[in-house]
Amino acid sequence: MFHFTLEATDGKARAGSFRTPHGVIQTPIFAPVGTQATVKSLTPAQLKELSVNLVLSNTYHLYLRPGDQLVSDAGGLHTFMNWRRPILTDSGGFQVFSLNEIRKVDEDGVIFKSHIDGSMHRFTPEKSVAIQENLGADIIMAFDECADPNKREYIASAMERTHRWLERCIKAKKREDQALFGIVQGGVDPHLREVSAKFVASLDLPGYAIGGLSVGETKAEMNEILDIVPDFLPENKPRYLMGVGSPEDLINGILRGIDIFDCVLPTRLARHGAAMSFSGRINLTNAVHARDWNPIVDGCTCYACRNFSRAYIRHLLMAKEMLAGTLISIHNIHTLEEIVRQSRQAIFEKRFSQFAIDFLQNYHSRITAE
RNA sequence: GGACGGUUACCCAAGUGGCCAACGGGGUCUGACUGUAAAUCAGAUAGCAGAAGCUUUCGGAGGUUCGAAUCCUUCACCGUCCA
Repeated sequence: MFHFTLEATDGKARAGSFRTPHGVIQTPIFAPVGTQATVKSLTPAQLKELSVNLVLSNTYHLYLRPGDQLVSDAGGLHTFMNWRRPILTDSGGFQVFSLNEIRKVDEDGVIFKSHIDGSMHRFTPEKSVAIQENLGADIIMAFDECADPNKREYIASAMERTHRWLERCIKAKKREDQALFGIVQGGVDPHLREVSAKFVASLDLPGYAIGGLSVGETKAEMNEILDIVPDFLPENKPRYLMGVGSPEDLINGILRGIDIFDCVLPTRLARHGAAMSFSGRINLTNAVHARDWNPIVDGCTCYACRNFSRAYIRHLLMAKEMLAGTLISIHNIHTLEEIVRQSRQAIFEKRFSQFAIDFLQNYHSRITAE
């Protein structure tokens, strides 16, 4: 179980497969986010149609509502949400960061205020693991502290605490049918990142994640960190870049040896009216599309593009109809799945570097042209 | 025919002598969104000007005043009531 097979490499880029209790996932892979045990606006059937093979769900949210015990009583997250393919749960660590207005961190864990009813709760590494064991995802994440990249003096202590918490997570873990991934922190400081990567890699884990990126730093800073961290991670284990998912970031990540991505971007942008493509972002609410009878992307094979015009989807957006979010989510996820699929193929064919260069050139030239 | 009430920017709607190019909604336009407190948020919305600023607005016309969307006269239209 949880065996990672490296099937091909091209430069630093890798193609592999990872065995989980709910099936084998082929990497590079993109996982859409289903925070509340649902990928917003999409049914599991639609996700399967999109060839989605991994979804991320969230410990913090499901603990607060409906409660991890209820999910456990339902037979686990897979049964509860009727998603029979692999699931990854985030540990709640990111919420410590993103809900920082209402938190208090100490060595033991973090006290936070529920965004739902204001009640106080406490997460510790042990608690996070226990909740994730109740939820029952295939891959569970260590409870980490994701620090603001701009608070440099704080990053080192947050990183060290994340390391101590990782050891506690490993100790607390009981279930054998879940893979616990450790998380590398260290902000945008290359030295701290190296320290963190070496430490996390020193522990024998089924996979390794890079956290604390795409949280406000520049693309250049993110790429600089991605240039060094994978070098310190074992080759024969999957590497997961947390929270990253714009088309260009996927390419840049794969180029640097990342295997797994997750992101809310395709579904959030969809609900807000923006479509992804190989040549940049398209804001479908723009007036120029009012009478545009073309699909979102010419030649795209997704359900939305095969069946509907930009004009129709814009109308749905203007009328605030739910179907708009569904159709654009389908398109956006299709686009990202297509990027990782084509990347994987290019890696096997040893032409990924050129694929990446072409992709990025096309992507950026189209953006600046518009 | 008479008596009141009303007419404000794309729509609704505040404002009753200077702080009004005019509160607030809606609509529209543009932008943002990366381990989802996000079907959310931000800005713009008379015209011209990147800004300072200038020009034209509050049903029409005329008047009072240093100064009017706000006061007066009159006309038009809408509403309610009376004959």
